[in-house]
Amino acid sequence: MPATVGPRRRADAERNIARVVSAARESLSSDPNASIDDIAKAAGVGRMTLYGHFRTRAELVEAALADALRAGEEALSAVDLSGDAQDALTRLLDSSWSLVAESTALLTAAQGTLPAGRIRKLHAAPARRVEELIRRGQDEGVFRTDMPIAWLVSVVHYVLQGAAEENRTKRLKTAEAARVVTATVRSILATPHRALEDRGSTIL
Amino acid sequence: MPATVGPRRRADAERNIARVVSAARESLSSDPNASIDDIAKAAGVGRMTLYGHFRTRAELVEAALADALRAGEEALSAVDLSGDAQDALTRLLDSSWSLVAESTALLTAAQGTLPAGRIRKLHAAPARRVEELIRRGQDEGVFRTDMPIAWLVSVVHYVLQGAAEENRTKRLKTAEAARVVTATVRSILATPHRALEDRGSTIL
DNA sequence: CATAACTCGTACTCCTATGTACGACTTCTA
DNA sequence: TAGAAGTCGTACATAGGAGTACGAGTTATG
Repeated sequence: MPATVGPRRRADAERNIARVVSAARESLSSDPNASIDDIAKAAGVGRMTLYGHFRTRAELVEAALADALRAGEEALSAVDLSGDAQDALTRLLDSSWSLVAESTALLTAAQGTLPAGRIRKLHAAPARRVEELIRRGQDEGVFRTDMPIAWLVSVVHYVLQGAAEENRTKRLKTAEAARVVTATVRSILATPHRALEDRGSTIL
Repeated sequence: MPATVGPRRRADAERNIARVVSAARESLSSDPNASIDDIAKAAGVGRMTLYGHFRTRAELVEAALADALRAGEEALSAVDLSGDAQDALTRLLDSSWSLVAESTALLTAAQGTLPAGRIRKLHAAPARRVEELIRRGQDEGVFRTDMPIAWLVSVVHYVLQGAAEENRTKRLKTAEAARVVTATVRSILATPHRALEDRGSTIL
């Protein structure tokens, strides 16, 4: 079934909606507090037109977030996740990096206007992708199993967000950020070596 | 020299300021958008009194943040950082955890009202403590040196914040959060094993 | 080309929060 | 206990954004 079932819309309306959504994505991604007016202007559309399609700010923010997520899904679904789990993860991270970096502000906006649960729901699909990969790595013995998998998934997110933030504030160059993210995440997920966790045993 | 040099204040004024600051800390820590009015009420003080001491919202938020940081410094300075760096870090994290968890919302408030640089400046002291510990661990060969130290410091922060968030949203029990934070940070900081980073070489 | 769908400007109302002005009252403190 | 310092209520000025109402004009579409 189609995403929005609604009554058949006229072609120009459809086009304007698309414009608004993408303007919302852009505007909110650079300023999470962008007003509806700002967004309408950025879309080259009257504020009233916008209200014709999105009754409230929340509705608009949600559409923008959903759109960003959809675009992300599209990009990520192209990533080859076969082979060594560590390497697959690295590839996934390399592709995720810029997407996440671009959308941090948008996420902030969503957190400010959408009910908490709603955001999680929208994030479910991308999160599942990471979760499955981690699970596979665990089965293969490459990834650790001593922490809740939900945490492992989340922490990847937080590291990504953090790197994006450091990058935004010029404390980390873009290239450096990408490198650092993968190295950090690798370390987090890797099965810990005995020697590191309890020194004393000389097993390895 | 004393923190605030200003003209000598009357005892009751001093007391009210303290009340307001601590009310601000509490209110902003549970709702980063708490209004000045809310805070005044929480402090059991008239809004006008509050304005007598803090001319703008930003001034108040800054005072609240500074106070939280000061309290944190106090608690953290009691932590024994001698001995094995990994263990010292664990102790530091155990003590930091609740402090950070309590203040995430406050931090959010600050990010919304204070100029970005101001926050970093206030954070300088606690950040330095972590940085020094990491540096020592590096000297001892226990901590990795393949990433910028500024990133290592930041990522510890992000992990802490993340765990706090997971805890707030009931996805991680408090006890679990503390455990998970230390395990995660240990893995991030530990000198990576060759075998993990590039498989193939059989050096170790 | 008729008409339903859509656009969008102007002009409101509402709301919430910040910050100011005034001034009467209370409480320290010397 | 006088007067300086501080409290704090009421009222107001301001500002910005959200959402509504109206209605004239424009455009897609069958």
